[in-house]
Amino acid sequence: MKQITKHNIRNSLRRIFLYHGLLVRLNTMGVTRVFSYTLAEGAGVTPEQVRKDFSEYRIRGNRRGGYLTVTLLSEMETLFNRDRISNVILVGMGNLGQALSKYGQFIQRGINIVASFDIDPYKQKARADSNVYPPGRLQEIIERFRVTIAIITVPDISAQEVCNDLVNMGIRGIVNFSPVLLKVPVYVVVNNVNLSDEIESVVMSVSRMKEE
Amino acid sequence: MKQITKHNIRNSLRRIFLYHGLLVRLNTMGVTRVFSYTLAEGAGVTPEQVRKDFSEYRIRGNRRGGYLTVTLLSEMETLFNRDRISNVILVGMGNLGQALSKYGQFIQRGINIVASFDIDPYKQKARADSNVYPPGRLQEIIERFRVTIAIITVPDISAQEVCNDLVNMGIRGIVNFSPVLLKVPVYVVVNNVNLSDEIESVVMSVSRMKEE
DNA sequence: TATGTTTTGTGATTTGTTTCACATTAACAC
DNA sequence: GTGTTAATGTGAAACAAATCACAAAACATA
Repeated sequence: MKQITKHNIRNSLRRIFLYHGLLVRLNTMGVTRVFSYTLAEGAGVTPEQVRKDFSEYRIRGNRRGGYLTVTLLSEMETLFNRDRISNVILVGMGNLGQALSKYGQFIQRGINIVASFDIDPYKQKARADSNVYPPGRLQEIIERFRVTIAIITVPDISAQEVCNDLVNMGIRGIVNFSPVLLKVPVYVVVNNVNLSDEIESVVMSVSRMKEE
Repeated sequence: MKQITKHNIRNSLRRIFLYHGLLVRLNTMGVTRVFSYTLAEGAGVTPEQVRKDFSEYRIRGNRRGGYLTVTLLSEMETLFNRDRISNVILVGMGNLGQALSKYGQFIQRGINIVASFDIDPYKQKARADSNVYPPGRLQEIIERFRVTIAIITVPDISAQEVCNDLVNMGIRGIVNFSPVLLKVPVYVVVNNVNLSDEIESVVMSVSRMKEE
């Protein structure tokens, strides 16, 4: 098989999401100004790390005065392209797919699932109100909504095939919940999320701890 | 607030889960022997990385002969404590909780959700067959099944509180799907999984790529 | 306007992780 | 047996990430 490099997601960016989450909460609590150590404390990192992360993305504060909550939020949100919300599609309406399509957190975070797809005609009919389409309409909807991001929640056997199709139809970012590591061209970003692994790694760490 | 250090999960261990997944598939395909580059190719890493990871966990192969699939699988599975399956509990039966409780991949991987909990009495009744209990019965069930691992899928506001309770009741490993970073004592392992972040980071990487 | 204090911003250093390079070993051919 | 080849296993080197340490800036106060 031809080696296709996966485009990975920067570490510091991951943490900036974390800071953003904290910041949203602080903001609703009426906090107007934060310091690197405020965020560090909440995120479980050092204040230097917070500042380095900001520095890397050209986010700057006020020496002595810290950061204004609203400014910081809007700078992050610009960074996240959150001024306009992100339209994504979801492929595979099994248990996980259905749960994600109803997951309230997403829209609060500017992630809008414009349509879901499944080969099962029953799932298409059963939820006619909830935008579940057959895969045949993928191309049309991707173009209509100018979607570039897809969430894959299909079974492992079909995941790579679905992925290839999506890439051919113009998808440039994929969040993959199926338990296979997808191969994509370099110009496509993939984030492989394996839920079993997430749980197993905790199981393992705990049993190792007991041994020691 | 007192700083409580989070016990993190080793990087190499994460990759070993990946290799394991590949290996299971190769094994069912009838492959009896693998090499470091076989796994490396499938996991998107270098062969040296694979060998280093194995080396770290005292998994050794046969020079020139590579690794026997079944031996490697059983070595990994011993490592994962997979000889006996892991009993876990799930707290919070919202959309995501329900999906996870029905997620077929888990049992295949030796993860057994012995009971689910929710404060909503409707959810307890509605699925009387499916082991949904009120939180009042947590202590009892944790002790009865000797559970040490919990999956948290409650709303963000109650997450830290639920977490504290669980730790007091003897839980030593937590997989947290609520969008807060849980603080736990050093002897507890936490894996914070934020689904919005997983998607957002892809959204962001894609929009950065377009700019360049 | 000068002085002290607080907090940022970032080069320098340390720590951690991945890759390189090659000695070591096992399998096989002859 | 003996030589050749194909793999592992691992110190050393290169690279990446996190922390340290301190200069620069902003503010308060006199």
